[in-house]
Amino acid sequence: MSGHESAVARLRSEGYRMTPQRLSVLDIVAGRPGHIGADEVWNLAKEQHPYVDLATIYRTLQLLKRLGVVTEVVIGNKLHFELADHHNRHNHMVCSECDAVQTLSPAYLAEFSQRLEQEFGFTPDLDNITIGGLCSICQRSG
Amino acid sequence: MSGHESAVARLRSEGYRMTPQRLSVLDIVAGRPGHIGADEVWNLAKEQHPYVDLATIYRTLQLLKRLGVVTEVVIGNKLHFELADHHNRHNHMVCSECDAVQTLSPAYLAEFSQRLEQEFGFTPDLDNITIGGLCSICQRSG
DNA sequence: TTGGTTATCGCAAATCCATGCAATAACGGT
DNA sequence: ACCGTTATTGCATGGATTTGCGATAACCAA
Repeated sequence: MSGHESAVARLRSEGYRMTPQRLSVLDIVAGRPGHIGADEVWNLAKEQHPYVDLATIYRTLQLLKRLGVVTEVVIGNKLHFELADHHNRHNHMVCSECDAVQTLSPAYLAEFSQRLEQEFGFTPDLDNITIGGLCSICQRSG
Repeated sequence: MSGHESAVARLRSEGYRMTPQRLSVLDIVAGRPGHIGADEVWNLAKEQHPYVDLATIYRTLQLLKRLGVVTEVVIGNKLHFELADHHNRHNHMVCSECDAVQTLSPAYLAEFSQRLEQEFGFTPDLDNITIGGLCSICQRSG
């Protein structure tokens, strides 16, 4: 499984080098059904490479994000990442009260995005947008 | 000028205390036509209250944000704030390449927002949403 | 006006993420 | 298989923001 072999080729073709650290991060994120925090990636990566530094994890995650290999979700004050699956794109709604995460079809943002491009020439980074707000439960109790 | 006297009453009515530090932060943000960074708020606040701590600035800004008195804009890796003007609501598009900020009528997000509420019971915090992406200039040069 | 309650502050430390730099290791060419 | 170039790493440090805690000051009641 794990359609991330293509990501390896992608890195190479862009002139980036493939290192064991990067492979490890890629495997870890790809092995997760959902999103995963940077610190957790680090902990898992250390099982394979005890000397990896957290900075390397952060740099790698940012690189993979720039390349569109992973997407970022802002949960509370932390960043989480998940493998970008172009056959199952989705956006995230995160409750600022309880940190619950719901996914959303990109169709909801399609028209909005098109208008920004057409009228302002602005290209929103939709894949990495996190919609903050209150979920239905916290809405009531608030 | 500065329609922020109501914000003072707002604080009091919610059970919060009015302190010189909070007044100072409020005045500073209200005195700015546009958005202002937390560090800059601190520098200006120190002119009036040399002992204010940066933590107090951050806490105050977060409080004012929760109360809807100020809104937050994410620019690069820093937070900026501006006085919420309910007669001139707007959203922000920020270029992740050059940090340029463009404003946007909330009308662009109205339908999107309504659908989230109706179909998911999720209430997006529209006032504090920052749309990241590439501006037209950086789009071309990228 | 005074006093008591408790929200708020200043300070210090912690958290999360980013960055400068010298040492290392990937990888294309030989 | 080796070598040289240079991207990448680990380490240390820095920046932005948050949080715990004891001391202080707002505010309400008397």
